[in-house]
Amino acid sequence: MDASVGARLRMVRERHGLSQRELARRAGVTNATISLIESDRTNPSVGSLKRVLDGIPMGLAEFFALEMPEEGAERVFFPAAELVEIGRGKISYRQVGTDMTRRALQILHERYAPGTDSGKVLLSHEGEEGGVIISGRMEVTVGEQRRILGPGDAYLFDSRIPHRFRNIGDEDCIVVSACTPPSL
Amino acid sequence: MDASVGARLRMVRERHGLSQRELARRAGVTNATISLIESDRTNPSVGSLKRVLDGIPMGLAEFFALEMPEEGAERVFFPAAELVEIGRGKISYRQVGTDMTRRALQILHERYAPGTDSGKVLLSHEGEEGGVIISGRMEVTVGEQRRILGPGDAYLFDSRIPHRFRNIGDEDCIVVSACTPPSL
DNA sequence: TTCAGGCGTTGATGATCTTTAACATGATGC
DNA sequence: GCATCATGTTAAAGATCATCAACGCCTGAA
Repeated sequence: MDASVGARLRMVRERHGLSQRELARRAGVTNATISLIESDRTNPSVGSLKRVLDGIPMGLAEFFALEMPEEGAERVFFPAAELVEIGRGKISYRQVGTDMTRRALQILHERYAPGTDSGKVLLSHEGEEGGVIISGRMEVTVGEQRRILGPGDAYLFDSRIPHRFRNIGDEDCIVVSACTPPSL
Repeated sequence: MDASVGARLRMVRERHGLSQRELARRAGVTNATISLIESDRTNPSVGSLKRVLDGIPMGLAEFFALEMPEEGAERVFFPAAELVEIGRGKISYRQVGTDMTRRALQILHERYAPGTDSGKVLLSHEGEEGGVIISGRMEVTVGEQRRILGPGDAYLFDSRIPHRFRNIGDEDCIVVSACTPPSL
């Protein structure tokens, strides 16, 4: 409850996957304003802060009620509203957490549109990956094995084995997947 | 959630029975600042607003989460924290509601210190009054009647009858009283 | 009545904030 | 390498805020 306004804003902005300039544009202020607020080099007016939060969007009460994680504490929980949707159209996914450079595990909440194909060239990289189909149907090819998976079905394999994903159904396919190390 | 900062501050301040100057003194700002904020003639910085609220005291999250009553709606509920203690020493009381000029009924949550006497000259005024003893003991004189009341005991009489209250015990006496019309 | 004290409000001034416009850095593509 | 783009930061200038001081109003006491 006593973290600085700057620290709060930076946390909120980064959790929503916005740059200072992007948030500034949405809020109708300048990027310098965001920068100064976040570095606590200025003490924004309530009106300014409200305008900035409108760009997120988030209310003032929610903003000040936010529980700030301990300094250096690891972020553990990721509310759905804070899982930023990346990509549009054929494939989109929500990544659990940001700054994958420091993590060993990457979790994605993916959506494959009908007809989506991860590529004719089979993928291959270090690590392991797996996932569970939530809804829809997906053709998964791993090495010599090929299988069509439906809701509740899952997969897990060594990523060095060439692999490929295709949504051969006529509806979106939702998958929760994981891989280690992060591949993005 | 969308009431102005000024309206919120004015409501909070008045609910706590503070004048602009008194709040300003406690908060370490000038009375002009309070006045300007409450009239929405300025847009305080978050830091300023925080300092002001510290003088109440109240947190920013609580402040912005406050539900503002409808315009013109009557105030019905009075949380204990908002019942302002008036008076010190022998008698103190918390009045339910402010601005008694418009009301027909006055409710007080009173505390009489040991030995307290409402006065040798018996009181007399228009209206009716009554109350219930919560704790302690109180000698109540109404007209020719005199009685010592304890927890759970109550009284009710026409205020034109001369009356007097004395705490003859050795502990505080807590009373919830009501009178109509308001006598303060 | 007159005086004193408290109340909320208002103008002018110094302090602070928001903007403008630049800078430095790092990622991406030719 | 070089140009290009996006990011976060920073200095100076204009806009806004907090303060000081004064004002009018009201209430209560002498």
